[in-house]
Amino acid sequence: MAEGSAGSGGGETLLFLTDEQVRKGIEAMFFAYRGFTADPDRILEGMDYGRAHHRAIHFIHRSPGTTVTNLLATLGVTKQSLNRVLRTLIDDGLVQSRIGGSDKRERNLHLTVKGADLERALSEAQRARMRAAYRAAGPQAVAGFRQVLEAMMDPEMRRQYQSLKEGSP
Amino acid sequence: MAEGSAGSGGGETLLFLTDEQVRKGIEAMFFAYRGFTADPDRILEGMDYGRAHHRAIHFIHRSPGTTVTNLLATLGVTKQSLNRVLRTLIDDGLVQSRIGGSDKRERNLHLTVKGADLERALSEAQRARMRAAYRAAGPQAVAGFRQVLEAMMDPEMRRQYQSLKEGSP
DNA sequence: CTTGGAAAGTCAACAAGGCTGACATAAAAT
DNA sequence: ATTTTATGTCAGCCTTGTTGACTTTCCAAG
Repeated sequence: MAEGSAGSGGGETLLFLTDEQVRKGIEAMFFAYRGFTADPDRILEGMDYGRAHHRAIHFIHRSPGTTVTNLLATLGVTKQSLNRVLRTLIDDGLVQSRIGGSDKRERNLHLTVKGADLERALSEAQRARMRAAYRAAGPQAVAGFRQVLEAMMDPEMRRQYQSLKEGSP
Repeated sequence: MAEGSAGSGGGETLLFLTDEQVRKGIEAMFFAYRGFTADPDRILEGMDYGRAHHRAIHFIHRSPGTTVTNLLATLGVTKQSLNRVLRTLIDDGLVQSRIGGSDKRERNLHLTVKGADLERALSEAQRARMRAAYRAAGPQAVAGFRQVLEAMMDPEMRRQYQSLKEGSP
């Protein structure tokens, strides 16, 4: 059924589509994602925050002034779930929620100085590992890495990702 | 502080280590991981199982006869957490726990036929997406993808990963 | 201007899946 | 004989996700 299941009839160029190769990619994703989150998790533990707070902070930093609805779409969680996280960040003075300029129902989200400080700490830790991996693998590998990840996303996520791509000025 | 923070003094070959580039890699990981888990999650929902069950099933399939301690190290969770998952899988007849041959304290874990059926369904869904991404990106990109992910792992996870690499015969 | 719908917030309840700590048993190792 | 290892289990806690119901505020279309 699955094509590329062996050296059946495809030609050598399809050997990378073998079930075995694909399985290894799956395991690589699993183990790598653990490393990916490990450093920020370490920083967060002990504070009252968790991975969910990190994600909110990341995307507010990335798209300052974004709305709640926007953030909901990006994070892919429910309003209630996000609200719990956002509530504590606002109450603790890491995030500021300003009434929208054109549409007053909206709330524009920004990091405060304190919030930006935490963002920097988290981001620096995560980027250090990422940069080390990039350096070890080299520019061509990095290009491939990004290509495969992008192809792996759901179409809607891919749009979200690409709209951040050449990002916020 | 961070090197490669701009076109400061590195030379063009280091442009891929820019903070901006690294941030995009971080976001790619985030969005791609969602896609990565989406299909198995869909299959699992409605059954009494979740992502944790999937992971246990995956690695038992991958290393038939593995012990509990072994699986604990691979999954990186506590004994109590794994036990809850394993308990239901054994009770539901998806996993068989056999007393160890040489060391009778150990339990060797195997999938039953029923367990293997579920493994196949989950794996096929996940591999389909992965294979599509591989095909879209091409063999060279896939090689880069694997290189970067491997470099991103914690050393211990990398050993685990590599010991599965050219896998169980 | 009224009314429908969108954006945001909140309460309550629940589930999955992590965690710690404390114990218990069987078997291996010393 | 004693200690250590592998496994299992009870109890309780936390984070972060979910549904469902309901409110307030405000924009926009009729």
